[in-house]
Amino acid sequence: MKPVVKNRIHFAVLATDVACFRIIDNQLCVLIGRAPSSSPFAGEWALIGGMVRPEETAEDSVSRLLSDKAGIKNIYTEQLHTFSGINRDPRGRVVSVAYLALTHIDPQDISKARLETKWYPMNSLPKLAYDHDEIMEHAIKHLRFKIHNTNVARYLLPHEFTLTELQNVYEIVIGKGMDKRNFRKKILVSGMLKSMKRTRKKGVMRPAALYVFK
Amino acid sequence: MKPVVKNRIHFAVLATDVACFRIIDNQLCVLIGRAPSSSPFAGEWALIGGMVRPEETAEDSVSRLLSDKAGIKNIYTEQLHTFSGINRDPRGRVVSVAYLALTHIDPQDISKARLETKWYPMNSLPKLAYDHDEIMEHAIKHLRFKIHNTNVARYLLPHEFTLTELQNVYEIVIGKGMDKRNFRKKILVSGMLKSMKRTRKKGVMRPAALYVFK
DNA sequence: TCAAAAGTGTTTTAAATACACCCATGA
DNA sequence: TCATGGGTGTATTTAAAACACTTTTGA
Repeated sequence: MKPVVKNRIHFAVLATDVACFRIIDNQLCVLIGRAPSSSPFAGEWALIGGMVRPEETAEDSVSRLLSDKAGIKNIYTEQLHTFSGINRDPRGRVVSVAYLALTHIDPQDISKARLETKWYPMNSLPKLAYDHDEIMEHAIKHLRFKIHNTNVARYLLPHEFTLTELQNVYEIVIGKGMDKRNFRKKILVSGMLKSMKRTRKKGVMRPAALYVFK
Repeated sequence: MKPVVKNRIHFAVLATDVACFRIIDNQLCVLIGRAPSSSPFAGEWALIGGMVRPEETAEDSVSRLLSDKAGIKNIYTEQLHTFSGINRDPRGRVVSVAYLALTHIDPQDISKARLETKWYPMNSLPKLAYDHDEIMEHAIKHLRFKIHNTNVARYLLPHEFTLTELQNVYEIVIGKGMDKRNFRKKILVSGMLKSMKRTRKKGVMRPAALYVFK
């Protein structure tokens, strides 16, 4: 990965790093893996990432890396920011396009993982390798911003869900409670949900109405 | 710029392209230049852009390109999006980090340009080379979004300005008129301005109060 | 009848919008 | 005194926030 200059043109390695979020046990968790032994941060925790291949766009590469390294397929991704600091990677010029990814617990999307990976709760995240702490900063800020103005919460939920489950997602992401009545009013008035006209029972409680995103 | 693969590692050329805006004669204009004769779109209009050098970050490269090619220094820039399409550039793998830049008419920031450049009004922009039309889409959308929620308008104005001049900037960027009383109320209540407690006369009209951004 | 979560309305406050006239200046 | 842009206030509408009790279910 030594610097490459041909005909006075400078070539860089293009990489992607992805902050992949998922809610587990009412906690916002991030997927991290051990940096491979060949890398300068061998064995340390880092975001899932890797080099972009000749036949891939950055977006493609994120999908492949999540699938290969963590067994996650069919995931929502969004580009965040590109980090082009000269000495980000001690091995040479590596420019990384950072992505946000969101998923939910759904067995069909998780197959075998090829890397030691772990879902770490945001609030007990260890120090990460490279400049990945900075990428995480961007990612969480971006996610918190977008959940207010868009329907990205859908990617953190299964297809069908109750309003309470939806509210939980919002609360977990922004990190504080919301008023139930105001929340339901705003969501329903916004028109982004469709009622399934069915309910779901859970234990001994009153059944809850099911919704899907339009 | 042919594809480079060394030790099974794929190297790409990193480039930047910048959508640089400026208001001239009450029109939002974009800086474009002729693509150099060595390029696949020789002679066509394109955004200002070029390769990132080994000792530069993407941000650095944008500043250098604007300075060298168009003589613009000390400019506000902001990263927009990275375009990594495989065949963006017929010569090989060129990944471009797109930037937004904003400036205003201020002689000290404009020196000699090295390239045939032109400020084109947004609404009569010619077809651009590469995927630069797409970059422009991103840029104008982003600018319109940000002017509502931030004080980026400051970069399109000189240090001191009147409220009417500020309102003109908003109107020109978003493309429609605003109510004068409501505009002034919102801006003054937001607290982003400081009154200079001076006025400026222009022609035969009542003098206008001068403000600066805090 | 109890526990546990589901569900439901009104009042208050703040922000955005709509709207029209007088003021200061130099010619 | 006129033309030109500078400057100002109130009423209405809309959106956000605060706030507490009743309903449904299975054990």
